[in-house]
Amino acid sequence: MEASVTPKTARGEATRRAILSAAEDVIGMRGFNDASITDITREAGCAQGTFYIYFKSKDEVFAELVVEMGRLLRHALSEATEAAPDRLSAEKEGLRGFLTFVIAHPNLYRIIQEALFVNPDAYRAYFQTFADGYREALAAADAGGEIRPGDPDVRAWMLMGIAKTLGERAVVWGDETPIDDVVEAAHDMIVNGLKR
Amino acid sequence: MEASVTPKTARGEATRRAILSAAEDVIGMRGFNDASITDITREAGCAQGTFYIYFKSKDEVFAELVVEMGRLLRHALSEATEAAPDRLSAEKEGLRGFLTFVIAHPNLYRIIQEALFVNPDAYRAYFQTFADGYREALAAADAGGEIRPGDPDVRAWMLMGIAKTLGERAVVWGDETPIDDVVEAAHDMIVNGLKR
Amino acid sequence: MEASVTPKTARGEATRRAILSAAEDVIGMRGFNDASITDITREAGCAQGTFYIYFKSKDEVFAELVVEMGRLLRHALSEATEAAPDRLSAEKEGLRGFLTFVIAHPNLYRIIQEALFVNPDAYRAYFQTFADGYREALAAADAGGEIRPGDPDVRAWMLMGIAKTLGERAVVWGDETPIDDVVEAAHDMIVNGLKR
Amino acid sequence: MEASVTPKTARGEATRRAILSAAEDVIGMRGFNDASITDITREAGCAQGTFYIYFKSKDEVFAELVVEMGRLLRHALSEATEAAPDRLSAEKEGLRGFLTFVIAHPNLYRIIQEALFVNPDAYRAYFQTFADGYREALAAADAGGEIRPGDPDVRAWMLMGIAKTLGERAVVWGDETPIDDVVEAAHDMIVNGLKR
DNA sequence: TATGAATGAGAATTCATTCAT
DNA sequence: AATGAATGAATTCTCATTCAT
Repeated sequence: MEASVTPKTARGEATRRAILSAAEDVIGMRGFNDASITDITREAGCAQGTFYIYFKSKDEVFAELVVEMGRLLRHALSEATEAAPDRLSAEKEGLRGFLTFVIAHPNLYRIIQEALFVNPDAYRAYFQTFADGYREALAAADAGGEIRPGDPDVRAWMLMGIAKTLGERAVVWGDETPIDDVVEAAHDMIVNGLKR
Repeated sequence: MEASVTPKTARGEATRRAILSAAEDVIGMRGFNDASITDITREAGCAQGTFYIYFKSKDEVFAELVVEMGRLLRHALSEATEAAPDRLSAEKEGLRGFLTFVIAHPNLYRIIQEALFVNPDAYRAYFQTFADGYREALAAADAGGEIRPGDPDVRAWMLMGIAKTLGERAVVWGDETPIDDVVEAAHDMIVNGLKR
Repeated sequence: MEASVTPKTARGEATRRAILSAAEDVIGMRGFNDASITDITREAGCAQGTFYIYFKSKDEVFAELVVEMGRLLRHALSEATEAAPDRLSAEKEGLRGFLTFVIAHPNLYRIIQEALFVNPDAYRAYFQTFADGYREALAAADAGGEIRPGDPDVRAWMLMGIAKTLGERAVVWGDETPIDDVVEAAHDMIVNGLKR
Repeated sequence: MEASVTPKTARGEATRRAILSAAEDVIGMRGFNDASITDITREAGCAQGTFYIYFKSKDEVFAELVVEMGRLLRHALSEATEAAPDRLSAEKEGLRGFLTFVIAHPNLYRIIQEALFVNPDAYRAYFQTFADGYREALAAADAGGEIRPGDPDVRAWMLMGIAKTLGERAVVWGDETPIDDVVEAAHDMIVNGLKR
């Protein structure tokens, strides 16, 4: 009734990690509903019951996956943009970092998208965090005279939409245009759209 | 396995339509997996078995819904843009038309998004059609010197991403900024991003 | 609630016959359970509801089929054996007649066999009739000194078993040995087994 | 679609056996179509879902039943005939063994017969095995001058037909003539039919 | 006489979750 | 910590049968 334990040994730690990683693979590929606990534990190399030692439910792993992906992505993005001298180049490097990350973790896109149906709250939390950060950055750039004045919230969503869709183009459509070319082409429109 | 009949009477026609419409509502609200056939037929006011007279399976209604939504949206968009004198204003009116449509059919966004998991082929067909149309329009505008030169395919996906995400902001996030304000703000970035 | 009508017009008569014949084909091929009323009426070229004008239920057609096949087979057998001068040649011609009939009506074998599961009473009635006739004929031949003395009931079942199985060998196994060769080979054993 | 596991513990082993045995009883009595999984698991004393741990489908248990019955029967027959000095007495003891077995396992007859409709391949495999063995034995006896020359395949089917039908007479018709009397009466005809 | 739409009980199957070992 | 057997509710789909037209 109240499982979900924090591992106390290295072995337990490893098992938990194996299950989480298997869940990412299996749910990412088959989708939440078609991914059974059996599929996940088979992939993780343990018995069905073991799953419930570390996770309360199927929904719980999913939620944890969403949170973890958010963490990983935020990390990737801040690394990608930390050296950027201004907002517009941060925009460029952020897009490059995002596409690189998404292509390296193709299951990300699917899991995040599916969260809208499986766990709307997690979905909202995930995007809200990005939207907020984006909006603040744009508002600051606006205030600092770096970019044309304009509604920072609408712009934040537009830029997220651009990134998301270009990521999907690569991951779902299998488009193989080199990342740098896509970034170049996209940034041309973005920079002109935003610069003073 | 072999049902799915074309209604031969007005009564049958009406029943089929009632089921399709109920499916749109119920699947749109609860999501594909949580929408049971019982839910759908209860909403449609008929018995469970009746569903299978007109649809081979739950997947089949879903696919039909995706196709129908594509049809409706294409119609709405061509109406919205037909009077536009040039590409950039077509862009503006298209965005306005899209947001108007999506807000009027909030289930659209969910059903289309969920198609990625439920019926990837239908999802691909749906977006491919829009992407192709978009790309051609942008390529023509480029060739005609209406806009800055640039990769029409990347731009097509960017513009679709912008529209999709702004639609989601309204439908999923319940943002109530008036459409015209959103369009104005978004179009500022788009027009500057694309104009010569 | 109480359908099953005797046709009053030539048209009705024809429809009823079409359904019965379609039922023979469809049930014979797919088996009783996999043969749906829809299959039968589609084959008969009428609407589902029409079935219930002439037959009370699916079981009823089946029963009628069994009875009719018994009638046809009895007719075929008595024609085949009427010219036989004695029991042993009646045995031979009866076997030939049986195999000929079964090969011409391959659905017979299946329907009769399936009757054991679908309608055991009809199955019993069918075989009882043949068993009784056979037993009487053998008892008479025994009494008349035509054959070796012996239990006529056991012999009746043995001879029915021989015929049934050779019929199955042709119909189910698709064995194509000419009927006359089979009859010759079988009769050698039968005649020696029974003659004084 | 992907279950069907080999038990890994004694408990699992016992459960699997209980289900298989319940399936034999229930299917044998009610027939394949009228025997529901619920009936089977109720009889086996476990939950519905447990069935699918050990068997992929209702068809799968049925097939396994057919195979197992073949194994049991072959075993019973070879035990019954192993001491027989020649073909004709093997014939006699084989028939006695068969009737004894069938009366002890009355569900055998029904399940095997129903296989023609439920799983024709299993049915064919079952009879083919017996027919082949029979034919070889008769051919050898013929070659060794033990019996009258004659087509061994036709004879094999005749003898199978005799046994099958006499078995049916006991099991389906409830005939209670003592086995030995039936064997005596039948063997009289068989031995005269086959001896030189 | 014929149609075909509608019904709803019933069946097989799946799967997240629990629990004894 | 791990196992894997067991559960049973839930779901999709089928089909004989009824009924209004």
